[in-house]
Amino acid sequence: MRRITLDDVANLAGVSPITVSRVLRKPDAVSPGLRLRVDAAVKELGYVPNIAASRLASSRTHAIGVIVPTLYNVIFAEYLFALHEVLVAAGFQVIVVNSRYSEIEEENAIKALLGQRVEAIIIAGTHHTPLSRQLLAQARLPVVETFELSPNPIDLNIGMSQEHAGQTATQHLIERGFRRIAFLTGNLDHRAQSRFDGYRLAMQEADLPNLEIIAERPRHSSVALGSDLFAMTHERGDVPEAIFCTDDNLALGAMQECRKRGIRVPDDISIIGFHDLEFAACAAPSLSSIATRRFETGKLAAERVLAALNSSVVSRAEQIDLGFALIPRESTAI
Amino acid sequence: MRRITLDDVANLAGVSPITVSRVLRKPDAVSPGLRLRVDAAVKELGYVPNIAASRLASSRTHAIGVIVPTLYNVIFAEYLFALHEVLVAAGFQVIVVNSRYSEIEEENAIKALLGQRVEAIIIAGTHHTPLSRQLLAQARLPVVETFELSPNPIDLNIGMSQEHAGQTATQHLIERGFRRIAFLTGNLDHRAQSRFDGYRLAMQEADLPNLEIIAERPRHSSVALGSDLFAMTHERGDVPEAIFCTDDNLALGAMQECRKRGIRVPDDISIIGFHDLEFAACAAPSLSSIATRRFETGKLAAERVLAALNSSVVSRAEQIDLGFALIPRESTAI
DNA sequence: AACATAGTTGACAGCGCTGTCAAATCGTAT
DNA sequence: ATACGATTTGACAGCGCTGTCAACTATGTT
Repeated sequence: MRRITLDDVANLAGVSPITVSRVLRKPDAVSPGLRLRVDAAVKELGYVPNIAASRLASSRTHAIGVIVPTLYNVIFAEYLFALHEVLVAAGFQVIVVNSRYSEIEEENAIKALLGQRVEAIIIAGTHHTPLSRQLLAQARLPVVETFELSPNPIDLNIGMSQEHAGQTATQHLIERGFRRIAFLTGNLDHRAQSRFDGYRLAMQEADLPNLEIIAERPRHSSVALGSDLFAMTHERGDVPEAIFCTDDNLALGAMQECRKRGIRVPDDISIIGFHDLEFAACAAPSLSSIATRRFETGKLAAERVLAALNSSVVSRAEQIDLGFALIPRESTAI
Repeated sequence: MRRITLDDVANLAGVSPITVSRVLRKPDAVSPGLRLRVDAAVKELGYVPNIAASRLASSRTHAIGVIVPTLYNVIFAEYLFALHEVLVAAGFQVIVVNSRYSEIEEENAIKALLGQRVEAIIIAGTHHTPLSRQLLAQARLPVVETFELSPNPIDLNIGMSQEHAGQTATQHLIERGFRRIAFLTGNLDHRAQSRFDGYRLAMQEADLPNLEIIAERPRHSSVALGSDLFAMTHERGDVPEAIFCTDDNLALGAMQECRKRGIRVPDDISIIGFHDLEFAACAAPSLSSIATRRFETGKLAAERVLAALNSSVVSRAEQIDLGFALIPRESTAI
């Protein structure tokens, strides 16, 4: 049982294959009479065009590659949501690949996407293997690096200074008068590392000692992990005066563990998170955080890609800082 | 500037194109000498094979289509994560399309995936347009419907009874002795509707009146929406004795709004959620919920698809009930 | 030395569609 | 009735790869 092809439809409708192709792609170029006959034949046979053949023949794929480090994180879900909304509406297919926080897997992902002849690549992060950079640069297609600011962008770069954000969160705690301030994280991917750098910079400037609460083996951020890490710290007996969590989930977990252990937030300990996830505002106490712009990042990246694909002008190496915002709430109130 | 093709590599390496193809796909079938020459040429030219051409020529796409109603929900993020883990490891590409809770968009998504000649389709939900069903049934490829149990599965069906789960949650509240029990949701997609049906069934059996807290216009579940809906209810002055929220996010929002308004959980009001998201266990008070198996659903669906693709035997219409579990916690303790 | 066998390599055609340009058709003005 | 341009339709080749099978080479056997 063969698959139905354009020729089958053409035979049934009594027209040439190219006419069928046109009815499907630019119906206005075909007379109403033929169009109706072709449409009927398409429906009767249940014909679905073979996209691989179309891509091969036309050399346009209408596909955009997106690389994220993980799918297991709301941050990237929001970002992907925004990307999809814009790109799918514009008639593009979004091909999502995850690199699982590995630069080697990222390199493979890039190769796979180039093999698909995607028309643009949107990639979270700015740290890549040399070969990855080379492939992206040579590919002669729009590339957008997101979430961070790169010292040397490949093409377009839309993000924010993770380091500055980390520094700002820490300074907020320092200004509140705390001295024993801990940095809490489950892993140190590049963005967490940059926030950590910001933390250390702020602490150094204030002449304060670093306090680190870092999971022994890398684990992805979660409420449960926040609970665990705080519990461990408490049991070791060295509870700090304030904690900067690299993620709101961790912060929520830490707060809940505090309540369990009779430690009051913010009276006994202050906690600030990161990303301003939607529960932060309505947690009790409400959670201070650094608001980041995941949705806007995705939306803007998608829009810029569309603009680049629609204009023949090759615009290079622009950098857009979407910034962040400190949102002080009850969890760090004095 | 032309793209590099197989022929270019073949010329540089001084072999035939087919040999290059073999080096890339089954290196063992080529002598080491040639293999090295070809590898060198590939590297020198930065050759990346054109997947569209490969798919067209071989009629294997190594692509699996996945349809979810939304990307903006952890539930589906977890499910997609599991699908990816299994399928990518097996050498397949996962093509994700979202239907935005619309059966028409789902139909288009199916057409798009069939056009890509995916080798299987994994689709969340069991309600489809007649044409969707027809396309899926005629496509002669493995189809998995997930998350719900279908009265007439197209092919494989992996899910749980949403209605029974809704009934169980409601009965849990009834057994606690409550009479004024509300059902709270932001929208009524098919799964929420089924839970609602289960709620009404339980209430009817206990001869209790329905109480509905449903957003005026459909909104996706979120902590903020839970707060809003509860606040509205409280301001109208008809706060129930217990609430079954169709989602843990809504439940968390409702709980937090209670705290703000000085209503104690579970003393003044009991709340149960759905899905047992990871914060449920460590919320304060901890949140009762119905645990669902998103990860297992994705994993099993992927494994079954792989099994079906590897065996020539056409196994039809199996149904797997992954069940659910009532997790009573503090938020509904007496 | 002649032959069979396994292991390598290559020639060829074709997967299903679309870009290009030529041919046919139509309506309109002369 | 004729000529003209505009519109509609079709023929052809080719996109880049792989399945198939034939041809060749190296190895071992009698």
